[in-house]
Amino acid sequence: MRKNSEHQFLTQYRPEDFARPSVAVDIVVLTVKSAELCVLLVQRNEHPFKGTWALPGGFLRVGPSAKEQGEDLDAAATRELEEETGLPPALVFLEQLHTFGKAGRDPRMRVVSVAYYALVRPDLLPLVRPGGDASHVRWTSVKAALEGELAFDHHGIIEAATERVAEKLETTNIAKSLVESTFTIPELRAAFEVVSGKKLDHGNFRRKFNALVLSGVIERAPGKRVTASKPAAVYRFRPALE
Amino acid sequence: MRKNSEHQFLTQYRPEDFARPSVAVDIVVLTVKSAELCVLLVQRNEHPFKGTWALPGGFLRVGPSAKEQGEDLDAAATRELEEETGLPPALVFLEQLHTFGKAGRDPRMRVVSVAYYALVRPDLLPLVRPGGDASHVRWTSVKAALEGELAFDHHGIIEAATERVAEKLETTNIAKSLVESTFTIPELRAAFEVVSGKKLDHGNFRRKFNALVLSGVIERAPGKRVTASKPAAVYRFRPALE
DNA sequence: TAAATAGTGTCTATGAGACATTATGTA
DNA sequence: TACATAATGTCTCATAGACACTATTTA
Repeated sequence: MRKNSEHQFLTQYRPEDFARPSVAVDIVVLTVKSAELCVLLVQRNEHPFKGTWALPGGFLRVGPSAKEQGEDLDAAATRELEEETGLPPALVFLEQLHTFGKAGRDPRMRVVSVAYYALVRPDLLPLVRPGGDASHVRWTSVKAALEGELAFDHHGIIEAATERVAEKLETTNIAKSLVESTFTIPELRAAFEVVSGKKLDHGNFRRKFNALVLSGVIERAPGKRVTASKPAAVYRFRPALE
Repeated sequence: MRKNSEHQFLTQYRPEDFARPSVAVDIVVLTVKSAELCVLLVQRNEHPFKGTWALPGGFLRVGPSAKEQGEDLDAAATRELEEETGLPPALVFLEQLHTFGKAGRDPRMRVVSVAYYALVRPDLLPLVRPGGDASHVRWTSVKAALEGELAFDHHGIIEAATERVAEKLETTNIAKSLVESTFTIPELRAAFEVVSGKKLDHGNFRRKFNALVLSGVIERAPGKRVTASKPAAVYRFRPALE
């Protein structure tokens, strides 16, 4: 009987027989702030890299037995996001990026890091506060972060995240998570420009924007955005239908 | 002194204090065979899922200390590919896909699986042989594999891999790893059709193909492919310049 | 000479880039 | 009224889809 022999196998299995790595989750939290693409860094207040800025993250919680195996990987990411930054996962775009597993990337021991990236709407920035292992949180422009010192291999993780976001900007609606819940056409264009690093023609951007309105992805919102010059019409992403 | 205190911390660190998962590497090995997209499956001859077909893969080798941390994640993938299937990593396209880490996906214990996908040129198929933990290897059409029973959550891993390959087919040159080292235009078109699951117009495909020749990605190779009708011109991807 | 498949040409719709121009608010 | 920026329009070119047609080999 296959079932019986498999059951017997499982009850006798000794997981302790093999060396295992720790598994961490690190999150590249991105937003658009002061016309720049910015990443959220936390200051480590424990060794290693004590005092150095790093990505928010932490270890995957693993249960004690085959029956209780702990939290899902995605759950670890949402938990760490909330614990370390105060951002409510429900309002943030969060997706797995890539897994970094070079030997020696953590000086303590073997750590495999599953990296995620998150996109935060500018109107959620006031919710950010330090927590968990971090004493301080800080938004830094991606440019400055990549020029400065970072813990572990977080430099490469941030690079991978910004590349991914630039790619997905063209083919998906992730821009939704980079502007306030209502926005003007120039505001959305600014978000695109900051992420792609290129200036976009306003006329041509409008054309693509209007196609999104036509197809029902975006709709007009009431009111106008009043500034120091001609006010702009306000739009919003149409809520998903389900 | 930051350096001294960090060194002291590292020498006193106890990694055993936290429960850890095992980390596995699973590989979705794909090829085009008999005008179908096929995946390489191995038959498990150990519990759990003994006798069931599964993706080739195995555990990441972790070293005993902070100094010796074991093999890189990518190295584990190339090693398992060679051990379990006999395919030489140098000739195969291999890339990380996604990490699967739901609690309970392995009945023995907590296992986080870093999935890779590989593309194998049809002329390398004779090199495939079973090895390592597997007693049998088999090419199965992706369609049949997804309809049948598979170990663990390998069903979802194969789905993710085929989606990714279909995406990257349009924007990269991975098709290179799905045809023989020299090929005809209809042969390359067949590979595209099999991966994308759509019929392509021969005329339009030729046009795109010729653009690749013009841009130097593909070049004419000597000879013609002789069949039961009009022979076709033979091409090859131009070797990378470095 | 028929069958099969390689290879070419053409028409059209669509979308992107590069502009120039108009409209409407505030200082 | 000047200035800033929102909003619209237009020209051109590159590309993709649909489809008709010609060419060359083998059986």
